[in-house]
Amino acid sequence: MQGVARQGLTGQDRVGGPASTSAGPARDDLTLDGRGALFDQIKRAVAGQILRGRWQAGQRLPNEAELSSLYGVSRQTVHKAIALLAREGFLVRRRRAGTFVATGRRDRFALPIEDIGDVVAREGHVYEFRIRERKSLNNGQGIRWPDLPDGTPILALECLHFSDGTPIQHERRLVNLDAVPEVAEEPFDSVAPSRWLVDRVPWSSADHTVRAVNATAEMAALLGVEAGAACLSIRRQTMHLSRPVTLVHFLSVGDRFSLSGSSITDSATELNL
Amino acid sequence: MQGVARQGLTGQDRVGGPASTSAGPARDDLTLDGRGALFDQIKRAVAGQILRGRWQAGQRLPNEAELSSLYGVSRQTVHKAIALLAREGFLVRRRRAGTFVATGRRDRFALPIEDIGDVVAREGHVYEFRIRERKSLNNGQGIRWPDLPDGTPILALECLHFSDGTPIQHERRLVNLDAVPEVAEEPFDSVAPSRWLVDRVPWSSADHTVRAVNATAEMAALLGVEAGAACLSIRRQTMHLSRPVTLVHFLSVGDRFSLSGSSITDSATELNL
DNA sequence: TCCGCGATAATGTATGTACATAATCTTACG
DNA sequence: CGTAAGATTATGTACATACATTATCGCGGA
Repeated sequence: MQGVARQGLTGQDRVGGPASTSAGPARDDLTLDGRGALFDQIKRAVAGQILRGRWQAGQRLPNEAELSSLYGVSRQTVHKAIALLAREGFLVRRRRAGTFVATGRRDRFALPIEDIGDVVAREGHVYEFRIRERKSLNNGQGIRWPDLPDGTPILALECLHFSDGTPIQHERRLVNLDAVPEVAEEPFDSVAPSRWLVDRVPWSSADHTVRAVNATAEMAALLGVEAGAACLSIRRQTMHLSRPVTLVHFLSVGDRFSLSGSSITDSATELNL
Repeated sequence: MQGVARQGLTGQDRVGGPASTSAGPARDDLTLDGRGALFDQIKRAVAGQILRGRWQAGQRLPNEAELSSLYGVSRQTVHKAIALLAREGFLVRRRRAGTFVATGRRDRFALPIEDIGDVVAREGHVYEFRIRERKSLNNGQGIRWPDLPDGTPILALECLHFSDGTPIQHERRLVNLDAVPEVAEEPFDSVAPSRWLVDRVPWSSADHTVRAVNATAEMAALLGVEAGAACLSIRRQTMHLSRPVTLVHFLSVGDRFSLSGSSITDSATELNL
């Protein structure tokens, strides 16, 4: 890689150079580490300044030209690094005004939601599922899907998911047959509906709601727990090009299932800090 | 903007040109829409092809040079668009091999987790909190924080959060005093611990676990519900430069609190598709 | 047939240059 | 004194060029 080849040069010498000629006694934090592409090194260096608190929230950064001479790279390279950090939410940029450390990252915590089959398999258990009910109907006949016009043909599915034979999740799903007509032909005898859909149907957005509920007597019987047991309820509606594709409601036993993960846009991890 | 100025030229004429000379009867989907920067138009065009199913998962895309002449822009511009789509997870790129439509986006569903005070305020309710207990101790004395060495000084907090006077969340929190010594001086009489920390302490990663549990008698009394009521339990450990900063355990009443949100890296939204 | 090695094709990075865009600052005029 | 027009400054985009990196392909020899 080019960056590596010049590492000794740009990373150490040049940055050390300007810093010492200008004034600097001890700003060695601005040193690049020579690992990976130059723009990545700059990302790490800048993100490091922020995470270490040297550059506080709201504070203005040196402009691209200054950073460029500070690190001894071109403005374009600095621009790429800084623009990516801005895109990831670390920085806010305003033309003419400058670049500022972003305030308030609290909304960036996130939980990934995975397919139950994957989770069970990854934990080393045997995954199975059973379709309990399957019927075609039109929206509004007994079941109503709010975001879909009445009368739209729908496939309604109900199934149970097992880990090593123990029921862990109940799934009630509606599929828009206008959006996914092929699903009518699919028997789901080897692949679960969620997996089938995810592999086949592109989606452009999805919204979720996660709640805790007490199991009703019926659900408790299906899941093999006492009535009233705490369950995690996940409702997810998947859209494709602003059209609802599927609406699903999962119910999982509290002490057999949990959601977990680290923050998704975890640039720090990506940046090895 | 430069792109807008040349829109009529590149967006319509040039792309129309090569398509008709080569063979094409009806590939008008490759037309740019002239809105925004060129690389954004290309992102939209390519993402559109994928979301509309014209380019299926796993399929190989034309290479940068081909796309470049197809859209009548330089390779750098195509590169920027495609590289961003790859970074967002729509595409997978391999040198020499080419660019492919990503398979399996199922792991990209996500739930944002917000500060309870923000949620309550946004819903138009009055937010209050009360500190129930506060003590300093060393790790391992009665309480143990697994990821922290024994003997590390810790601040332990317990508090309740209210919406319009109704308790909605119980919080039990440990703060690493080695990492955040200032917290020892903070009385928390106007600002809640979570907010105080989030405003003051930078963090580089956080991991979460969300579960459903039945309220114990003690918790039920604090939260004003019947014993056994389903509650959402969120455990979050926040790290800063690989050092644990705070470990917090939230317990929220199931029918007064839920997590919801759309997929975070929702490029389709961002792309207006 | 198999293995290795060089040619090749694709993406990745860095820099230069030029101009666009949008705030902010300055200045001059009413 | 206020305001509007113009200068300035910082970021944003686009293109050209050059070279690095890395799979893959294909050919030749053991």
